[in-house]
Amino acid sequence: MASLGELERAVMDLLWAGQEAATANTLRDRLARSSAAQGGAGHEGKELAVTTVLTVLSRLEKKGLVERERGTRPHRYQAVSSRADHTAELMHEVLGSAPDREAVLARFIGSVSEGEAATLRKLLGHL
Amino acid sequence: MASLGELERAVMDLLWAGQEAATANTLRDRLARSSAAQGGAGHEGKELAVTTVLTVLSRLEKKGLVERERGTRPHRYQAVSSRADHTAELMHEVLGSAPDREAVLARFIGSVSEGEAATLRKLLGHL
DNA sequence: GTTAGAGTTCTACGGAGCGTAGAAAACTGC
DNA sequence: GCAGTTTTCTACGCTCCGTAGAACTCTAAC
Repeated sequence: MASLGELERAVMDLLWAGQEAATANTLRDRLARSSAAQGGAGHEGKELAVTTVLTVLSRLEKKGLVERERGTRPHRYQAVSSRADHTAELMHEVLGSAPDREAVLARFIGSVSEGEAATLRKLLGHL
Repeated sequence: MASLGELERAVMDLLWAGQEAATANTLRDRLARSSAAQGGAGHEGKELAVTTVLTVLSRLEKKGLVERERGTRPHRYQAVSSRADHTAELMHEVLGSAPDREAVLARFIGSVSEGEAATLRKLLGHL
């Protein structure tokens, strides 16, 4: 249960970007604006129905990616974990399904930029 | 275009395990045996139709994961890249979609086993 | 306390991906 | 040419995702 659809990802991006919990309405507006900002041909600034956003949020909640405060009346939604955490976890998931973890890591390291290699060295030094 | 279904993954696993190119029939037999080996309740040793295996192989070919020799009459199929390569590429894909790559790497490294951390250090030393 | 409006849940449809395989076509060896 | 093998075509059911109307549930104001 890892992969997200396009809209699901867009919503998560907004939740990850904003530090505060947001309501469905807020998110709908931001979605319209950010898709307009993307501009480009064929992808106009869509105004989604609020129910659409709510459906997506519910699905994300079921997937464990989003938490909602049920107390306040316009429910407020926020990401369960940061994007970095989530992405790192995803990477572990991908890696985890391999019996040859070391070989995978070798290939992975082999195609990392020099700057990131430096970062990794620093991080590994700390252990 | 990254994720695989259950059967697709099973087929890829066989192709990655065997070093030789294999025919659809061979794969069907191996699938039956390996799913039997998995044993367990509710998951008996299924005998798939060959056409099923062929369909899956075609889809994998379209996804660029599998190559087939069309010359020989029972076509022979093999994985385009090793499992390690493929998995590493997947990891890069996951990582690539993040604007905060360094933060992700930090989290990732943070939850790697000590043995693997050592491997990584060694690999990074080489650069 | 009833009601109007905002918010939420239920239900649903269409498209895509995947497991599954029969029917039909193409090929090979005899 | 023909029979058996192999491949392609077509298709169905299922699940996931985008999308949203219909129906229900609150809350605030009267």
